[in-house]
Amino acid sequence: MQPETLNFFDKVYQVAKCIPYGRVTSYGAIASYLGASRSARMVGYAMNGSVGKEVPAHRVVNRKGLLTGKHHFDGTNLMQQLLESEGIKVVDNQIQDFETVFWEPSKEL
DNA sequence: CTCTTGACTGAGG
DNA sequence: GCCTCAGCCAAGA
Repeated sequence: MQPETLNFFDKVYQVAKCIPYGRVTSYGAIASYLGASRSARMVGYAMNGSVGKEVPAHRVVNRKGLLTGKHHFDGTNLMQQLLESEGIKVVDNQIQDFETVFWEPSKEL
């Protein structure tokens, strides 16, 4: 990892790209891993440029496991469909068994 | 430099 | 358990 050579956004992309298949994480978890636990909002904001960056933004949700960022995707249920395609159950924008599929970078990365 | 915005989070009612 | 308020921080205008 090249720390200062990468911007905050880039760091977020790096971590997001490392999210394993069938797993999800929260903005706060990523922010905390980057040492910016108070910048969880920035993490989501950074995901705006996730398109074309190999960043599985659909695997990143808020701390409640809620697909808050689904509105930033193409349609309305695209994000949910992607998660379900990975074996993650999603009901009403809410990830089921969130704790089970949760992936903490500081622990597993 | 100042102000606004935002895919968040935690605390309080 | 749900709703509201406030704090936080970085980037863009």
